Amino acid sequence: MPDHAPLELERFLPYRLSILSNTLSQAIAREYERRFGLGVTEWRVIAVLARYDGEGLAAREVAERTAMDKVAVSRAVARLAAAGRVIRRTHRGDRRRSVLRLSAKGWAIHDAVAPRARAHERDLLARLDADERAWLERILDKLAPARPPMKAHLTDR
Amino acid sequence: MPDHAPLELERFLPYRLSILSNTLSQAIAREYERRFGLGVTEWRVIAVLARYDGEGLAAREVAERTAMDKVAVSRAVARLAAAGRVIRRTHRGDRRRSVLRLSAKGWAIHDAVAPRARAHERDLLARLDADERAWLERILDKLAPARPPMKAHLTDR
DNA sequence: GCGTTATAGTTTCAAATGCAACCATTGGCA
DNA sequence: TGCCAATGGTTGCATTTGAAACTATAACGC
Repeated sequence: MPDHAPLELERFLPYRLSILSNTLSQAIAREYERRFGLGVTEWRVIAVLARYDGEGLAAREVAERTAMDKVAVSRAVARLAAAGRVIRRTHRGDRRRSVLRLSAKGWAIHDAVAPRARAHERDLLARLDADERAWLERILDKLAPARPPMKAHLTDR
Repeated sequence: MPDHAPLELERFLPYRLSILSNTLSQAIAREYERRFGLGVTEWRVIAVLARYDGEGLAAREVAERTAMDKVAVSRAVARLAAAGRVIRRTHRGDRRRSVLRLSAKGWAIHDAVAPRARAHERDLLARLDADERAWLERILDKLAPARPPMKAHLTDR
């Protein structure tokens, strides 16, 4: 009989990351889910629209920035627009593209949720000491490079 | 006008972890999905059954070990059993409980998939140097403690 | 200019997921 | 013993998700 060398799931890196990530996301999600009827996808859309405000993003750009696929973005935006949280217009000069912006209502939600999200992050990082935080930063940069901020003039002429 | 202090999604820890985790899981999942028609949930069940073999786990125990809820386990096991990949019997002495074991077919899949999973992990860790790996280990232990191996005699009398 | 190809975004259908209700069995305990 | 609560597991239903097909518009090549 061969020795099967079973995988030790609980030490397996992708598994542990998955658990950690789900635990965190769910904890945060619960909050704005309950208080604003806001799903994770919708929150992400709001977050990037807030960050790259003033330019009016196309859905595709939102997709790139949120790591969601275009279908997910489309649906999230549809819900947000229906709730009057984002304003969707059509790009003049390219009528395929949409131009998305937060409405006042959208901004209000952002301003309410963002601090809580940061608080969650802070709580999480509080479990680490300064060294560990620095290393984590560095390790994440290697494993999952954060994309550089978008260049406005290249994306929306 | 208030300054909105937008959340920088791409530096937000839970977000980055989520991206990383999804990227990894999907990369691995694609492989056994295509080659064995095996979903993530099913693979996880196989992994824990392999690891705690010889004891015959109850579904509830599988759920604990995989961080899946009991419904997900139930369905994964149903598919696996239907495909002849796990053997499901009833616990003598407690007829509510099931006793789950890998069949030869199940073991074959495990033995085919496990090395590839490990290879993925290796590739990932290869991007880090020894220091970084050690710190990652330590950080993960703090943020998402790996549960200690199950004590056989306590769980299956 | 006209046909072809590419891109933005939406819709549709199937599969995955989650939740609550449910059935069966067991364990407590009066 | 005989009830009631707790546990293991499954099922039904509603929601979410993903992949591919589809619509509309724009860009390209000749």
